[in-house]
Amino acid sequence: MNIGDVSRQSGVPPKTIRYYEEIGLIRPNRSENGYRAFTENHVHKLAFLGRARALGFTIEDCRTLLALYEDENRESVQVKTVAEDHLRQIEEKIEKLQSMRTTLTELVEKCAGDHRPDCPILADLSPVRMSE
Amino acid sequence: MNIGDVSRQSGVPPKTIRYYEEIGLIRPNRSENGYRAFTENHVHKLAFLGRARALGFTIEDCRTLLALYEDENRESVQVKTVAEDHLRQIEEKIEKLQSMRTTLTELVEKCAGDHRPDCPILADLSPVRMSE
DNA sequence: ATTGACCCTCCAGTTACTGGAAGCCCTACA
DNA sequence: TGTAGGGCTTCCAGTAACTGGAGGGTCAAT
Repeated sequence: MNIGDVSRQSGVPPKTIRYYEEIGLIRPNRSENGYRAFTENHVHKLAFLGRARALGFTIEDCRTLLALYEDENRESVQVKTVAEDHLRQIEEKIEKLQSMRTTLTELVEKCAGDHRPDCPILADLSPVRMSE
Repeated sequence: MNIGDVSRQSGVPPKTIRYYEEIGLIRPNRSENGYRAFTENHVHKLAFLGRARALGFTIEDCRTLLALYEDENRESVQVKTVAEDHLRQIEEKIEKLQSMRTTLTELVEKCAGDHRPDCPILADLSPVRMSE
């Protein structure tokens, strides 16, 4: 199978597939013409990667997960640990963003948003009290 | 003022200050010995930048906000627009992350996390049904 | 023979810094 | 006066995960 087919079947862009090969996530063979030659298994792996990436796992997490996926002797606790760590990081990000949202929402509400220069948003960002 | 003092007063690391100069956010003079020479105004600007960055504004947003901050003839609607756009992006990120969290939480709960290889997390990531 | 859709490699750019090497400058202290 | 310590300088490289584009082969059909 050529890269275009694999891309369509897995949903992963050709450029990304080449990149994944470059960093050793997948290892397709080559045809005589130099084209990458993929198998069904590659399609599965790429779909796996696509899904893992969509859940926000880093490439390094993906590498680990893929190895566990292929390891008959894995222990599910290994997978769970990776997922839990990632979940914790996501929760941290959410909290950070929510706190930004709170502040920004307040500021946006306070700002008249008209032709006048006075602006509570700038006033808040500025360490120097503006119109006080 | 040298970069160390400015860093302490503004809370922005020296490396970052140099970077901000490189990309034209601030333009300190130079002393005879080649050291950067900062003023109080630079400290204000850097604190402004630090705060804006903490609220998640991109560097380009910061450039715009800083220009507005210094523009006596600004209209607050210009600032508000930047903030609203940014707020929208934050909300999009939050939603994406929350959806990831939902999925991940479910998967983590379903996974036994023991020494056995069966794992709902991998099963979910995999396009091939595993133990069915 | 040529067109168009593939495929290839390699290079550069993205975001916002951060770390490190090599090397001046300045002050204090023995 | 020599030196030790910080602090300052520049420049280079690396981070994460791709993405775009140039320049150029390959393949199938017309």
